Amino acid sequence: MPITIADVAAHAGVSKTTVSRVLNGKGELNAATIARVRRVIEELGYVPSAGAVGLARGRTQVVGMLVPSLTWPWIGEVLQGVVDTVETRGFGLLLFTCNQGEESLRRFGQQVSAKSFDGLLVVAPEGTLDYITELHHQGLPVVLIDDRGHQPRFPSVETTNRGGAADAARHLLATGATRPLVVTGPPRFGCVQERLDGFTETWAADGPSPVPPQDVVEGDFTFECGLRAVRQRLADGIPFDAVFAHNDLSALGALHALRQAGLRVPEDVAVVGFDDIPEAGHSDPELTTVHQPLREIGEAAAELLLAQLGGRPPESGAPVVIPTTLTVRGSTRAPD
Amino acid sequence: MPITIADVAAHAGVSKTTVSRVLNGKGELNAATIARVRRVIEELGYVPSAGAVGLARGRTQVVGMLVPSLTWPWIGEVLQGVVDTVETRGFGLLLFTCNQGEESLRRFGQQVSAKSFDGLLVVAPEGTLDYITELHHQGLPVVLIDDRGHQPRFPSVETTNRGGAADAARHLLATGATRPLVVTGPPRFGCVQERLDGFTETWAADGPSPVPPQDVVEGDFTFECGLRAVRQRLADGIPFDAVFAHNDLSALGALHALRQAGLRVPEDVAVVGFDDIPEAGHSDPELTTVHQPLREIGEAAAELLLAQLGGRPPESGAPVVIPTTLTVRGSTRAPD
DNA sequence: CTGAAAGCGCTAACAC
DNA sequence: GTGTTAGCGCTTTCAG
Repeated sequence: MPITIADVAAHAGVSKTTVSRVLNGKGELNAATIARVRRVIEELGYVPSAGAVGLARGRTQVVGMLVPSLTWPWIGEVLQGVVDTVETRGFGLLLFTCNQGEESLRRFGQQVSAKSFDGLLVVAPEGTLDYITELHHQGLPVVLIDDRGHQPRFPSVETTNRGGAADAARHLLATGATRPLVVTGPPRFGCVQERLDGFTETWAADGPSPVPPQDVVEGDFTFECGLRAVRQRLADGIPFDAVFAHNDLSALGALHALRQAGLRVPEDVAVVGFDDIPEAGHSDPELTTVHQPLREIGEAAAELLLAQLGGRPPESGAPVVIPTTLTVRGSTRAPD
Repeated sequence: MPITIADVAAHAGVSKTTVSRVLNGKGELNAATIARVRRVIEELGYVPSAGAVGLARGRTQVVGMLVPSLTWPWIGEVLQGVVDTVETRGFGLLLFTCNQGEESLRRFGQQVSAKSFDGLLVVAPEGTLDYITELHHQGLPVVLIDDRGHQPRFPSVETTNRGGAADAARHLLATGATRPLVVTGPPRFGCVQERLDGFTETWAADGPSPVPPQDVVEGDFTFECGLRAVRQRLADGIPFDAVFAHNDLSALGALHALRQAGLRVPEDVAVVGFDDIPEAGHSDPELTTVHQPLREIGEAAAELLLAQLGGRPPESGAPVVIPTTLTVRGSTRAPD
């Protein structure tokens, strides 16, 4: 019942080919014809069937995106960046997750084989990089949003986890800190290792002395882990005058514990946290954050993929890097 | 270059029709033939082209989903529920947002005209309900995820904002509270009005006296608004012994301010907050929350839509309701 | 039980 | 400049 290109052709008194040509702006057409066809299209409210166009052209104008989970707090920002970009370019976004494990991946594989999309954006689920690499080898345009520093053999976008952590270290040192407490995230995440290395290396280089291993406690990105780490520390009586938390929620937990203990932030203890949820990070006026350019990462990744789909070669091998930025909040503490 | 149904047919020595039949389990086929075709399919690793199937059958096996924004903290849970459900049923999910305003909506309209998907799941962007209703009238199966209580004229899924707030009121009353401070969210959200009504009505009915208007302060779902509301209150010297925050972030802010002021929770002041971000809500051991069944809402909505796509009639008119649940945390306070 | 043939709605040579 | 003719890969009558 919907109107097709044939209807438009009939109403305009031309062939389907001609309609197709004005639709796609191909070939030299008589200006009058173009105008007439355009009018009919307008009048009829005709819109080409995406499926038919896809079948005929061999591409779908859809990009697929595979993410480990949609409930990770930072994923929304990335997604928004991606959606905005692909939408602007007239593409659709088909979303997949690996929530059901192996089974999810099997189904995802089917969709790939079914040619449901032209290119893939992926925040690689743990232990899936080989599979993705294979897809890439098989000719599927792929761009990785690299959240854990596995430099793949295909285009990717990443941020400066290492550099951001180094900035945090330098900031704390600049405020006069001498002994930091580091609350990490789950060590299985590459970004955690990067942040840890970036911090400890810079602290060792620019600080009074390297960070002793016992000043690094393993957290899990929750409010509570930050809270507990600080409380434990205070209970143990081991001195510290700064906290570097691997995300904002644990940083908030740390802030909390510090204040409850009657310590002032940043006068007594300065706190810096990586910013996963912008809303959470911005929520405390005393929390200095290392801001991750999540939305920009999504945009850049989508742009990179669309460029490939548009025919451009897969660029150079180097990953696209969008740097973090340090946002200092709270009154500053003068170095003693 | 990819293998098609024709390849399978050739290798199996049958017609495309037969292959199609074993693929779709239609018609009576010779068991031996079925087995043979199956083997060839297996060997060749054949997977039907989604686009071709869609064109031939007139449906895409894809559901569209339109959300106002992907950065809202609670949207991830809903999305995950939706994705899990549609994935399990062999459907794809095409994601759209209205981030770019009117322009987004225009593009979205194109996709719907282009028949890119068979049915629509929607968290209605403000002032878009009429448009969605029209789409529904035009025959597009639609299910609304109703986050602000606009009872539409088509299938929808919602939670008990009113009831959850009533539970919060009863809980606070049970712990002996007599004068609450209410920190709302932006009043333009329907859910805010519902939560406010549910709370105040129950308080008026079961409490010592109705909530006076000046005990209700308008917030914006941030940590800071909760923080400020409490501080202001304390500064004003107006007494209160309970806080009902419209989301978890503002509840955390309130907790924060209370503790900084040396008050104990829940002994001096009990706090209850609606739970937007499960991680945030669970993050404080003293925060009692009204848990929103976000993932279940996503699942239910998807199921409802798939049922329609599967031919079932649009059910009765009543919205599907998934209730909130109250999770009490922290030591209890005995009524005086 | 199985196959031939005619589309689904559109694009892309190849002619005129 | 514009129309004709084949498909894209699959489903679906309609015959046998």
